[in-house]
Amino acid sequence: MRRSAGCCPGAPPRCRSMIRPGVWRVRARVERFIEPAILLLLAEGSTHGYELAAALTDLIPEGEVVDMGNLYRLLRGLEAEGLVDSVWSEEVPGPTKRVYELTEEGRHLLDDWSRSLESAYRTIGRFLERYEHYVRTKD
Amino acid sequence: MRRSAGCCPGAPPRCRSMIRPGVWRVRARVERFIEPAILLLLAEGSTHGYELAAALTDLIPEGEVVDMGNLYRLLRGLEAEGLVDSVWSEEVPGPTKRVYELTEEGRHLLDDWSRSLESAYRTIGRFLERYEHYVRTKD
DNA sequence: ACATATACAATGTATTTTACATATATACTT
DNA sequence: AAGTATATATGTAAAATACATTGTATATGT
Repeated sequence: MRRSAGCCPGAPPRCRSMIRPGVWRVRARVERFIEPAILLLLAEGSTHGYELAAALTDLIPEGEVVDMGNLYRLLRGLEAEGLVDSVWSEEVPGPTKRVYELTEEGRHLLDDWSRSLESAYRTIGRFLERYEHYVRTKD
Repeated sequence: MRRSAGCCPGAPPRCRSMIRPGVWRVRARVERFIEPAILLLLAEGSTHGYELAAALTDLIPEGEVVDMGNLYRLLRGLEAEGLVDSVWSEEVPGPTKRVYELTEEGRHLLDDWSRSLESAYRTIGRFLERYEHYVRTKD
């Protein structure tokens, strides 16, 4: 029997936690943001999952870390959709890497993600402006 | 037995769908964005769920609609957390309304959401700048 | 030679969020 | 009397995420 508001009533959602009374740690995050981030990095140059994770730290929010498990799963998913291609590379030393490359399809998706992110950017901007206006004009 | 990439391999995620080959409808959305939107509107003035839904159209992305079911559920959740208070109002004609009011706790959460949204705003901005740089400098 | 650390890839699963469907009751209009 | 708008609410499947765990190859220190 599941509760509408979570496992226990009054439990905070996963995007925030109370660090002390009246002060919250909130994480406003764009759903699936790592996908356009991957597409952009692969557009800049082919690479493999592990290296991608390192490069992603420049694009994801400060302090966040890349979940390797989900990253690999996502990459295989993108490949199943034909948005990226991969080959095993044994040329370089170390464990064999699966090197990913963006397809034409993937390149188009990157463009569409960017347009959508522009829209989200404006939506957040609208909120922030209205919030600041509220703060200025209250009392 | 569940597939890693979803119910059927190669199926697109819920945030995008292909409208024709090479062209996607992508929805970049902030997780739980409706929560800070509700808090801001209630900070501007107490109101009830149905009216809130109308006011929310100014804050949520263009073309999106408010899911009433989830809105009411979310409001009850916020109340269980002590972020909003509610009273039944039968003063006006029509079905009785549950009028919500922001608490001090809720006001603090609004401030923390805003700070987090500023951070998300910058994260998206970084992505867009880097994307535009890539577009300018490719080939 | 051996232990340990790191690079690299992948799977398993519970929880949370969201989309969508459905239920209920009142008031107003025609 | 029927239809529409107002108003609140629950049920549920699918998707996204966090977190845990597994497996293997290579490099490094002793």
